[in-house]
Amino acid sequence: MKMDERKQKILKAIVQDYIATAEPVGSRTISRKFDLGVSPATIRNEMSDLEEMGFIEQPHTSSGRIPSDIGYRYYVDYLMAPIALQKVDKNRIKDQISSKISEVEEALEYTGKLISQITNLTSLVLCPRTKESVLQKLYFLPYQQGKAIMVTIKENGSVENNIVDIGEDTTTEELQVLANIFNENMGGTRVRDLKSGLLREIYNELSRKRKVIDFVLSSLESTFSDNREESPEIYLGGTLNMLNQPEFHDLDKVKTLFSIFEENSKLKELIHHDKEGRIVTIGSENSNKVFKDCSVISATYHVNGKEIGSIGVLGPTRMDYSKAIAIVDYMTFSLTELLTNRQKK
Amino acid sequence: MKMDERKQKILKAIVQDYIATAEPVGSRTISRKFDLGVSPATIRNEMSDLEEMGFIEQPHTSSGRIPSDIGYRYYVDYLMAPIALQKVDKNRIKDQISSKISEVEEALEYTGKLISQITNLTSLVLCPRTKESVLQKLYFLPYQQGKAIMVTIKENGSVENNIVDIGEDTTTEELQVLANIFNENMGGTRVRDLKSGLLREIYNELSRKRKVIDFVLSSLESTFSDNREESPEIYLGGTLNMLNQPEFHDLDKVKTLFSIFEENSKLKELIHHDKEGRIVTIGSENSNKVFKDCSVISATYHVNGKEIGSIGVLGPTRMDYSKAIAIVDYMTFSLTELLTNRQKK
DNA sequence: AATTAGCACTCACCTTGGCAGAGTGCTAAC
DNA sequence: GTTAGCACTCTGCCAAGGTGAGTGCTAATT
Repeated sequence: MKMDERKQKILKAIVQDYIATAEPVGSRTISRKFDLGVSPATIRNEMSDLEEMGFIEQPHTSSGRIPSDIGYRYYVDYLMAPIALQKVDKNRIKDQISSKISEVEEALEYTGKLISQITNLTSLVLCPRTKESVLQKLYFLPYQQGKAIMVTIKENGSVENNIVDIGEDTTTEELQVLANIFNENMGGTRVRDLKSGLLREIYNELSRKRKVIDFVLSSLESTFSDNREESPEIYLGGTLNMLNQPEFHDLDKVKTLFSIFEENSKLKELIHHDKEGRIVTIGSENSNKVFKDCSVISATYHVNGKEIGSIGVLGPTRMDYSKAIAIVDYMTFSLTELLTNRQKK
Repeated sequence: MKMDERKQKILKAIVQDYIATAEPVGSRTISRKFDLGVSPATIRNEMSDLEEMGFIEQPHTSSGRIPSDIGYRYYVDYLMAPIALQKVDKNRIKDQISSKISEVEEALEYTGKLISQITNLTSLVLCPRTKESVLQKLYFLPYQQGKAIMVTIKENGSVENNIVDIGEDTTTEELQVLANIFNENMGGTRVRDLKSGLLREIYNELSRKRKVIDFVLSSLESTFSDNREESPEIYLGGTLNMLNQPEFHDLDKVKTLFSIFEENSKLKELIHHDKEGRIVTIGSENSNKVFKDCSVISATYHVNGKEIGSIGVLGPTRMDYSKAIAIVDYMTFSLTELLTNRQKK
């Protein structure tokens, strides 16, 4: 069977109407709402074809049709009219986001809030993977007996502090001497490259302080290692919006969804992928079957050309793809610009 | 009408059965499950009295009775058998919490998680009010042009960093000189007392640096001012547990509840109060009418005798008060001890 | 050959009525 | 003062029937 123009129009109509109403759409509805110039009976025949081709399906005999995942995919790839973001939304983003960037984390969190407010969907914003992140400065401050505060500044400007055990026989001052060597020589080294990098030189040079260096290295590694799932590396916004979607009127679904929301690792999987640029994942295309009724639009944002993190929106497969894509694209752009400017400042 | 012993027994039976089953309890049920030595008919008469007295109510004619807020109150105040926490729970707390206290914030978050796991309710843990908190050390680290990182260590051991604008004509070093003066002379001053305190002396002494001092003061004040609602000063745990309660099988209720959960200020109201010690707030006793079907048990924990913060559990009015109270009490004790020990270390 | 009108059929959804079960309140007996 | 018995009430459940939206098929129309 061939996908002619009329079939496309009908599929598009079905998807759009279903996105708007969340009700299975029948042949009469289409002929009424969309002016295709053919009778419901013709549409019925075409719909029957579309169903055979796998683009739409019937929840039960004698009800309207709803798009299948394949149908959404076809819609997104070929039928959807890409829309530009409304000016009012753009302004809102510009105004609100730039006033809120005293710290990178805040900017990310706010980005998420904006996305979810504008789309009425759930937003996900992922911080840079720390392993990938580049350490710029390192400081140690005295804390309690046997402990010190390690302050790390990454290249993207984020500041973090951790309390580390330094043992009784090392002083904060010693650590800071070391940190200064680091700051002067090694600004801009990936954490994971530290051991094999310049630090090896220092290591050899200052064999007296070997123990202390070892300690610094291991604290850094454990601080930036992957198993720090607890840290809020991912920002979630507008989770409540999901409750407004008719597909989540079932309390059990809400429960499983929200328990996933509390598992950062699962969320990261959802929007993190190897491909560059923006990606639309529809329904069963998601790796986790919990999200088989959800779609995700995700994209990576950049700072100074280097990959930094991802943002995404999550919603039911029946979501307004054009709008969601528009905002993710704009936000990627906006965040990239924001963080890049910030860097220069 | 007088509250004799039999009425008390019956009320207690009603409350306990309703807590266990969430179903209105009838006279037959009581006579079956509880051995009161009287017939259902007698119980019926007594229940009629109890209803007139306001302790129980009927959802609809010819159904069993459920406790009213007043009934719960009477139960909590006079009837409830205070239980000790099970040993297994106590051990769990001891084992898990002490392994997780590299930072105060983590300890608090973990406390909340434990409370909600053990009670199957929602937990709230409030950090110390920053205005009340006592500043111990202050450091400035270089950041970008015109900005510095201000690291503050409070007496309770919590460490925080903020990025502050220092303008072009002040250097981080100047700030640190000042901070050192502070660190040597003023460790342990309330933030809100700073201006009127020792700093005034320095202020006079070092009139040359007046501008810089002014700046430090104002950043400190804005950092610790009350309007920092965004900061996660409150930890919420086990929100999903609420979904398992039959009283929240209504999606609308879930929605309003969860939207409240996102408003930190409302949550703070819920567990923060002037009175010392542990407080049980039942149903309509809550100031916010959204929580008219919820009860809150809250208590303040202390560090070295000074008030520090509150913890609480939130659940439906039909909650296991004895257990919830037991764990809040134990947690208050445990947290106080933990943070106090930490201090000495 | 494609399109349309007409018709029978299906299925979800709503309403209605009947029935069982649990509970109460009242009265009379113990 | 307590209990047994009985009439009454209300909820929850199930089945039956009606309605409306929708489909699939066939025959007529263009």
